[in-house]
Amino acid sequence: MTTIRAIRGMNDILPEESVAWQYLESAIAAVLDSYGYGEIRLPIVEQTALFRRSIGEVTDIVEKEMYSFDDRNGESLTLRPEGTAGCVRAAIQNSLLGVPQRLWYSGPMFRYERPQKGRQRQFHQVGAEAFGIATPDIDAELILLSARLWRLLGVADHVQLQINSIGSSGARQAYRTALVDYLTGHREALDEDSQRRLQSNPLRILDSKHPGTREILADAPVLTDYLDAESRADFARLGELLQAASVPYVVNPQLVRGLDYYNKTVFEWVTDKLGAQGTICAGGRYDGLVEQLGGKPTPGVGFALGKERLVLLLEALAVAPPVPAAADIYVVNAGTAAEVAAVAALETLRDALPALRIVQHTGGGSFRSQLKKADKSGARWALIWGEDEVASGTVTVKSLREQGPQESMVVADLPNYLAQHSAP
RNA sequence: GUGGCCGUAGCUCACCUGGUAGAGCACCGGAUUGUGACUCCGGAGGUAGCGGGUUCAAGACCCGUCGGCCACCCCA
Repeated sequence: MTTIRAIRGMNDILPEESVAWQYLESAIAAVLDSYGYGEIRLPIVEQTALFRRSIGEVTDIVEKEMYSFDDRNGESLTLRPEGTAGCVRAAIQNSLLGVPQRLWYSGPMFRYERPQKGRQRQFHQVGAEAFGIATPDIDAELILLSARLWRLLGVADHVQLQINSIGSSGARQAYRTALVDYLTGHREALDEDSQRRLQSNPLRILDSKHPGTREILADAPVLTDYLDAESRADFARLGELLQAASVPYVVNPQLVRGLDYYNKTVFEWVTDKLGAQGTICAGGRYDGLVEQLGGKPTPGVGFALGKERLVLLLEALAVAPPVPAAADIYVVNAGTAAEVAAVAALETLRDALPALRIVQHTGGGSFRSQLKKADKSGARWALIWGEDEVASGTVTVKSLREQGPQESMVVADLPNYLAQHSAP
């Protein structure tokens, strides 16, 4: 019988790993909440058209990475490859955009890619989006809250902020023309992918890693020189605000985005600790997207961060919290009478001390084997019920982490005893 | 989609130039009647990813396939 495995690139997150995930998630939720962002929960499946219209027809995501399928009624659906499109769709549909909105969401995204470190087919993002605010102060806010998150998580010293402005669509058109003109003159020296993108998506040539292409790019026209006055001013303002908040950044004129809906400010948080997939958080402004998806013209800006990559970074820097012991108390109970006595007493104990993690031994076995399990569990105490205890209505408390005699007491005294000794 | 490396017990790995599988850890049991850790003794566990080929003989060599990792690409 062939065993069934998980789909390639779709991974289980095991209990020992979920500790770091929960740590990360609670930090993220706390920071977003503290800046006044409200959580929005969105479907994982949307109409395929939503992504085609927002992400862009000629992007790799839409061309070859989406999990699309026909619903039973023949409608084409897609497992969301990113979160912004669905968030915008929901904001429009639920009439949230009459006033400025600060929203965040979290969950799985799906792209059919070749898995490698920091990249899987089901991956998890947290997104934050702000709608209805056209000024760069909101761009700064999003960056500042992400910077706060890095500090809270203890990774701030190992991430770098890169920012750029890709301008209005008009400015980008003008630049695109200039770039294509220039690169066409050096067509032969470009790598194959870049030659292809000369037609399809020339701006993406800017972040090619191919050495020959990089050489050509060194003398290429610079996007910054083509920016419209407003983009230029907003970008300068963003720089001022970041400086005022003491958030260091580098301007990377070659920073572009893979999704078509971005304009003006774009930014990326990168690290050199994760190998090739070093971007842990990226975003930018998308002032045309709401209108493009059928809403009233509404400016927008947001970012997405990759939870897998953050967890990898926490591990690489050893700042994730340690995996706690499986239990505080492990209950040894030998024999059916002991089991009955223990069950009754433990329910009372759980009522009295709900924070205590109590694992009752199940499945039988000798005292010796049960004690071994108790030790393995990492529990601080073993509670022991055997024939003697049942006969006398007592329980034995044995400390597993420090030397000293074990104590017996009447069952009714147990909650008080443990409450008094629970302090670290 | 392309390339490199790699698939042997639950885990980490060994078995050198082909002769029919081993260690450590983990697991289970025991070392005086009801007491863990340390130690000792014993035990269980693998059709060597799968399929084909070469050979008297393949875990070792060859091909294919599936899977893993890393990189390209892409991107969070």
